[in-house]
Amino acid sequence: MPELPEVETVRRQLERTIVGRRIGSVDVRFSGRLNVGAGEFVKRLVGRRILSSGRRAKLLLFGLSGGDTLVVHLKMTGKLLLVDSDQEPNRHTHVVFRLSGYNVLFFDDIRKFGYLHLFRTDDLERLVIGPAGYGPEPLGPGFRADSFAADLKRFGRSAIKPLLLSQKCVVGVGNIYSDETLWRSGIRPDRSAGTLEADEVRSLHDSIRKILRRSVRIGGTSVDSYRDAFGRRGGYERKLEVYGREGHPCSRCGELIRKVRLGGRGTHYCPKCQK
DNA sequence: CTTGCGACCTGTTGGC
DNA sequence: TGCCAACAGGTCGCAA
Repeated sequence: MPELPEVETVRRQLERTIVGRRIGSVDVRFSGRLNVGAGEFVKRLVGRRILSSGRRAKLLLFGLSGGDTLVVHLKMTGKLLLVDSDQEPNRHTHVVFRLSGYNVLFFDDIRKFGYLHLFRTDDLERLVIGPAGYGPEPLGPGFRADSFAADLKRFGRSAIKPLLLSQKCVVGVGNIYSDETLWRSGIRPDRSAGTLEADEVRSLHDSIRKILRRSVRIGGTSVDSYRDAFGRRGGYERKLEVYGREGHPCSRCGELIRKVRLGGRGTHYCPKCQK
């Protein structure tokens, strides 16, 4: 569920609330999404201090004293929730972290796609980031219109929307923001990436940066179950132009927004002003 | 190497 | 009202 703006919102909230804290205890209630046994997981975390919070693509990276990094992927329904120490876990709370200073961090995940992985910080690049084959960060200096154009050409036989979702040409864009960025740039989601004109590539590059930056600023999008680290909804759901708006008039041309299935994903677009 | 599709889970919704 | 298929914000592994 969470795409870059939602993951980045959670990261920023935890940056100012849990970084610097010590992990007092860890309660694993469901161990099926850990990469080590529950016993080892607890042993490597208890007593450690949280030194940093980072993000690469949709991965959250918490650097710990002792040389480990906790890698978190929220996938569709995962949540990291900072709650009061008297809050009861629910049936979807898989891990409870008690921190110094009376706060508790819950890892909840209804669908159990999300995971908590522990790696030696020295191994992150070699074992986690590198093998993923990630493209550049959309809000970083490595995302440039000319290299984006070259990357789109390289995978040019794929339709543009599934290619955006693949994280190969740029990371952090998921099902909501792919539909929103393609609408803003007037590009049909099923266009072969290789057929995009130079000005369309520049426009898409610009839309990705502007929409993601704006969404981060207002706390991401809550279409359904997404909540930030304080359990609050995002503000971008009010800005959506096509996602979840099938049957409503396009704000640019008045044509009714259509929903189709593309690459197995629900896809929303304006049949008139997206070419 | 690229592309496409089913699998992984649980919960909700809409149609009959 | 009840049942059941389809769908949900993401990858991942495997086949062609």
